[in-house]
Amino acid sequence: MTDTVHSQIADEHRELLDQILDKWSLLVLDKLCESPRRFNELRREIPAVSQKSLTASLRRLERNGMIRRDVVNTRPLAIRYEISPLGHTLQDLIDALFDWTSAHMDEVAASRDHFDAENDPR
Amino acid sequence: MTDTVHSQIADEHRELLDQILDKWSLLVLDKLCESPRRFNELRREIPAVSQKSLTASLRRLERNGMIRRDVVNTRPLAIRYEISPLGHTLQDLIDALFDWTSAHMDEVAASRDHFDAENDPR
DNA sequence: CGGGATCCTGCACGATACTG
DNA sequence: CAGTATCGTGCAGGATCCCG
Repeated sequence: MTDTVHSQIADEHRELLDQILDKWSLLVLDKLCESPRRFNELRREIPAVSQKSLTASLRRLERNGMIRRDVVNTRPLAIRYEISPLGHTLQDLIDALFDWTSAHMDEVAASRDHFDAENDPR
Repeated sequence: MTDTVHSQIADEHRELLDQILDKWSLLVLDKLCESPRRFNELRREIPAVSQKSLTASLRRLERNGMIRRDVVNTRPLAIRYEISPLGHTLQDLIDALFDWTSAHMDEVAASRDHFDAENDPR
C-alpha cells in the first residue's frame, strides 16, 4: 500500500468524524442517548445553541444515520428525536470523551496559561 | 444544581473538545503517538493539510499541552514534535474513534444515500 | 528546513422575522 | 410546536510569496 492510499483512508476518517463531531452534535447525541427528546427540549437543555444550528445539527445526524426523527401526529404535532442503533454505538465513545475532558480540563487550562505566559504577552 | 450550571459545564466540555478535535489535530496526534515527527514529515503524511493549517494545528496542540516542540540545533535546524504525557492519554480514545469510523463507514454512507434519495433529489 | 505574512473565500453560526 | 427564510459576520482554512 502506498502513502497516498493511506492518506486517502485517513482523510475519509477525518471527513466522517467532521460530520459527526460538529459544534453541537456531541452534546445532542449525549442527550439523546439518555432518552428521546423533542426539539424544544433540546433547545432548553443546550441553551447556547441557536435554533438554526440545532436544526442543522439534527438534520446532519439524521442523514448520517445517527438519530431518527419521528413525527407524532397530534395537535399540535410533536417531533421525537431518538438515538438510532448506529448512533448508540457511539455512546461509550462519547462518554469516554466527556470523561477525558472532565479529568484533564484543569491540566489543559494550566498548560494554556503557561504557554500564553511564555509566548510574548506583549 | 440548576440547568444553567449543567449547561455551562457541558459548554466547557464542548469548547475543550473543539480545541482538540479541530480539522487536523486528530490525524496529527495519531501520527505523533506513533513516533516523533518533523514538520515536513507530517506534511508528507497528511498531504491534504496546508502548511498554514498544520502550523496552526501544531501550535494549538502545543498550547493545550498535547504535544511538545523540540528545537534541535543543527544546520539547518530541525524541529521535533512529540506527544506529551497528557496527549498520550488521548491515544486510546483516538484509536477508538478511528476504529469506529472504520467499522461504521459503510453504514453511514448507506444511510446518507438513503436520506438523499428520500429527501427531494430535485 | 520550518515556518511567517498576506490576501482571499466559503461556510458555520447567530439574529431576526415569519409560517403550518 | 417545530421549524423555514433571509441576512449578516467571523474566522477557519487554502494559495501564494517570502525569510533566516
